[in-house]
Amino acid sequence: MNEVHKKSRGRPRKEPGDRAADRRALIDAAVAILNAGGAAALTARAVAERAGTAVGSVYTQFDSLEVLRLEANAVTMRQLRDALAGALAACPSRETEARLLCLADAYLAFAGAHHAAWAAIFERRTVAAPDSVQADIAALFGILEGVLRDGGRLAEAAIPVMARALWSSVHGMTYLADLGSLGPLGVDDVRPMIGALVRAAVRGFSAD
Amino acid sequence: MNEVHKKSRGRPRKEPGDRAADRRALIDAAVAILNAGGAAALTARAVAERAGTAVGSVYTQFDSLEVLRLEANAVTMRQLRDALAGALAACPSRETEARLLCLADAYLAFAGAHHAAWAAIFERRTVAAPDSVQADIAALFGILEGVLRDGGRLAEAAIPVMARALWSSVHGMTYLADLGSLGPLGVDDVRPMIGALVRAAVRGFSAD
DNA sequence: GATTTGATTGAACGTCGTTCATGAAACAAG
DNA sequence: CTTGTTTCATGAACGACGTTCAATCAAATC
Repeated sequence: MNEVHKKSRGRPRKEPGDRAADRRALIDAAVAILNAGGAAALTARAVAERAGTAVGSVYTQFDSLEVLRLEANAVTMRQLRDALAGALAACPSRETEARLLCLADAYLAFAGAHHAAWAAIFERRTVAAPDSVQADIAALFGILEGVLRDGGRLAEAAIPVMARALWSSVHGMTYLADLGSLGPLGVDDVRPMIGALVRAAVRGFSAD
Repeated sequence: MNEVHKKSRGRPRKEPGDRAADRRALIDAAVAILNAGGAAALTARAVAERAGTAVGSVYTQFDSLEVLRLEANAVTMRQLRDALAGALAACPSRETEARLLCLADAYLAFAGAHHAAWAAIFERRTVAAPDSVQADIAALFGILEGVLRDGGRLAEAAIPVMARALWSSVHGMTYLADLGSLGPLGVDDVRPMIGALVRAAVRGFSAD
């Protein structure tokens, strides 16, 4: 019955510490860890150590570690959006097919360059993504919708649908190839697959 | 310095126990757990209890829990193959577009009916999938390749590529919708997305 | 019978996400 | 300057996880 753990709690404490600054530090630490070691490396203790806080602070700032992961994913998605927008601006052609392939190439390049953080975005969720994350997702589709609208061959109502269909397709090929689930075809074969599908789809577009 | 844990180890033991039977029992237990609770519920202790073995047996039968998960996924994939083959046999039309949509509908239905086990297939891997799993994957693509070949509008070399592109596309839409990553569009909107993409792609097919 | 071999077992180990009693600061009222 | 009151950083503790391994025994081999 003797209580052994009554030493001394709540000891030395760093200065008041801006709450908002701590929050940013935690998200930044999470992004760095995701980039270095992927979702599996994102532990509460690792994040806290890297951010210079106690483990408990992760839970006063976020409902759970998963919510922190979603916030970090949002940072990655904003980087992705910038990469896609840049690639589209630099795309040499104005043809829809070529512009879609510019975007797809940029997506492939991003997935390769930020592999661990990219993969972390698609870990299954238990909690709903915060609104800010939803907005980041919408911004990504917006880029694609702009290209389809400029093409002028799709009805306005069909554009959001086709934008998500094409995005999901490119993502699906990249993801499954990365998982090793395409059999003999690997990551290097994704580009021809994307090319074949996008070419066929654009040829089949119509505004009827 | 006193060693406290020297009690008595290796106690009552069930009969010799067919090694192969134990292995099947573990895989069956894993499949049941995946279907009931998804990948997160697949713990070594839960699987051992359900299979009637000790935790340690999981590790004499499989290199790691992840390998057991891959074996269980293979069972799910064989169920999926049967579902797809059945749907194709029952498909009322012989047109390529209609047959592809029959397959896509069957995929969607399977993902809905076996949601937890289906999602578990796409958890990221750390170890390579066993050869048997690779064979199960190839069988799935084989169904799709057959449909494309019957269509007669694609060059033979393009068929495996397009089969994987279409498969990945349908998977990508299903997966992202399920994840809640398509913004306002949810699982119920996947069917129109698939329809739009497949229609456009088939129209754009050519054997040149 | 003696010996070797290989499988079974569950306690133990280290790590994980998460909780919570503790107490240090910040603020308000007197 | 006291004296509540509130807020939140802190890290030990908790329960559960994947995995290991000394102990044990059944069967195979000598």
